[in-house]
This record gives sequence, C-alpha cells and structure tokens, in this order.
Amino acid sequence: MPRTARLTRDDWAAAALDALAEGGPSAVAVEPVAARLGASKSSFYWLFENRQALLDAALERWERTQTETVAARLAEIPDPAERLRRLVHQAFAAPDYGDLTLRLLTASDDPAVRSVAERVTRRRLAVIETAFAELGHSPELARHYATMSYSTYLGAAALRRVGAAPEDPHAYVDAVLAPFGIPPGA
Amino acid sequence: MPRTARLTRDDWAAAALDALAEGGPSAVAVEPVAARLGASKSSFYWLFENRQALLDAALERWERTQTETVAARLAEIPDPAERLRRLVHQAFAAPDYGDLTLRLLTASDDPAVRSVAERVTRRRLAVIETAFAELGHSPELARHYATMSYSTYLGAAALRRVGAAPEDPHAYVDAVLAPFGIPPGA
DNA sequence: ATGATAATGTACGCCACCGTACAGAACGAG
DNA sequence: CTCGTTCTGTACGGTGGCGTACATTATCAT
Repeated sequence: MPRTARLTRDDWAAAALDALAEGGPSAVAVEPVAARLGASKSSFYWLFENRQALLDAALERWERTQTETVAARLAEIPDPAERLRRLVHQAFAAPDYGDLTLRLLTASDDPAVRSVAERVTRRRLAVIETAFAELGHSPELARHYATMSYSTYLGAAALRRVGAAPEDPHAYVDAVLAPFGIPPGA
Repeated sequence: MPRTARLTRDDWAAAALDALAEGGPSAVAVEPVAARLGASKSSFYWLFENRQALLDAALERWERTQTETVAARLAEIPDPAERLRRLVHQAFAAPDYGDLTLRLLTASDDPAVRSVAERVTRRRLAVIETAFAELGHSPELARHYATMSYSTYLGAAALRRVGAAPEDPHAYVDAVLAPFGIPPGA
C-alpha cells in the first residue's frame, strides 16, 4: 500500500467537487481540474474512463459526505421541535450554505446530476416532513411545511448570490421557525 | 419602414431569451441561436457587437417584460392581503414559474446577469415587504417575511427541477400564506 | 434600371476542452 | 540491479463556439 505522492481516484474526485462548488457542473472539466492538482491529463485518463466518470465521482462524494454529516447527527435528537431548530441553525451556519445544492438542482438537465439531486432532495424533505408530522400536523400539512421550510433554505442560497440574503441569519431562522409554531430555543 | 422578413435586433433578443430560459446563460450562444432562427452568424454580427451584447439584450428584454407584466398590475390593488394573495397565486400559476429567475440567480457569476438579477430581486422583495409592512408588521419582520415568501417561490422552482415540487400548487400557496396570517381568499 | 446601402452566406483562423497515442519516469518483486 | 507494471508528461486530432473577411444578395431612392 504505497502512500506516495501519486494521485488517487479520490484526489481527483475531491478536486472535482471543489470545482463543482465553485463553478457548477460545467466547471468539472478535465484540464482545469488537472491544473488545479498540478497534474496532466494522462494521469486522469489512467484513473477514469472519461469526464462523465469524474463528474459522477464528485457527485457520489457529495452525496456521501452530505448524508453522513447532516442526516446522521440529527436522527439522534428525540424532540422534533429541537431537531428542526438544530437542523435549521446548522443549515444556515456554514458560510456557503446551500450553494452547491442550489447549483445541482438548477443544473439538473444533466441526468447524472439530476438523479443525485433527486435522491438528496427526497431524503432531506422526508427528514423535515417526519419532524413536522411528529409535532402533530396532518400528513398533508407536514408535507407543505417541509416543502416550505426547505424552500426557504434554497431560496436563501439563491438570494445570497445577489447579495439579498438575510443579513443576520440567526435572527432570520428564528423568524422562519416561529410561523410554524417552533419558538426559538435556548 | 420595411416590414420584410429580415431579422431585427429584437428578433434575436427574443430567441436568445428563449434559449436563456431553456438552457441558462451558457445556451445563449451565437451559432445555436442563429440556427434557431434559421439565420447565419454574419447576420448576427451585423446587428450586434458580440455575444455579450446578445446576452445583454435578452436580459434587458426579460427585465422589461417581467416588470411590466407583474409589478404594474399589482400596484393597483389597495388591500395588502389581497395583493399578496394575488401575487402568490399569479406567481405559481405559470407552468414554468420561477425557472428563469432561478437560473439567472444561480448564474450570477456573470456580472451582466448578476446586475439584472440583483435589480429584479430587490424590486420584487420591496413589493412584498411593503405589503407586509402595510399589514402592520414591524419593518424587520416585514423584511423577514418578504425574504421567506420569495424564497418559497424560488425554492419551489428549484424543487420542480427534480420533480419534488408541490403537486397541488393551489393548496400549497394557501398553506404558504396561512402562517403569515393571510387567510385563503374567495 | 441602377447604384448605394443594408443584410446575409461561406469560409477561415483561433481557442478551450475532449479523448488518444506513445514515450518515458517511478516503483516494487525477484 | 533489472525488469515488468503502474503512473505521468508531451504531442496530436477532433469538435464546438467566437469573431473576422470577403463575396453575394436584397432593398430603396432616384
């Protein structure tokens, strides 16, 4: 098991994911990513079939890390209100919150992007919907609330791109949660 | 004043706007749009400086029509609750609601796109914020509510791209408005 | 009709990116 | 050390879009 400076498939996937976050799917191009790694194309084509495989690897990586970090930590919180509160605060905490998600949703013309975006979206909506259902809302209302609150997240990511995002995220998320009957936590 | 079959600057702008809606800014390319019109490049370069000028014209056209159709009709409605109700229903009525807006926000890397998107966003948020303020909410809360409700619109457009949009828009918008203290209209 | 001007077509060079060919370097096993 | 395998660099051809050059057609005023 050599631990050399040679590039691995995962190094490329990580770099591709960076490029994806910065410039969207079209930025996941072989030559630019190679430059980012200080490597050359042949290195890439040794490890990957083609450009599409790189994009797939980046998407797979995103789906995996995103699922691990976010979803896993939340399932442990028993109180649904507290779970939602934590979820929302956590979502709005990162400086680039939602940006990549938004890009992928918007770029869902590409079938590979779409299928990943679709899975992640469904999973996230389900988590939120479950929490609202546990709070005693009807299935239909829980679904609506989930759609609304996740849309608020996506919308904020979009508004951020033109400098129209809420200035004070903390105050904003409290204001977001209140209409759904969730008072600000400690 | 010849009314011939010759192509005008506006014909190109319209076709470019179609391309923009379908494929985002990167789809506003000279040759593809020329093909769409059954014309050739030289025809384009006679009327326009370069590709950027075409994109600018498409964006200008979008900003203009969007302002005329949406904003103008609403200013006449005196009751803010009714105004919001109409605005939201109207926004969710079109089959491709929000799609172009979302694309432009997401593609705001391009300075030209960004400045237009910025203006339109500010204007729309101001309209909504005013309505909430007229309903008696504090300036800060009105701003939060405006951000939230417009985000809901943007989010729905994003979710639509992966087939996760609300199935029944009518029921959804009523559920959206209720938490803000706006009961469904007639 | 005829010539000036407006508009379009064809052909070209340029660049960025995809993918391939092939030669050479790095590394481990014997 | 040396040889085969693994990886990387350089060089090339192909494609699609940008922009230009120049020839060609259409249209209008006279």
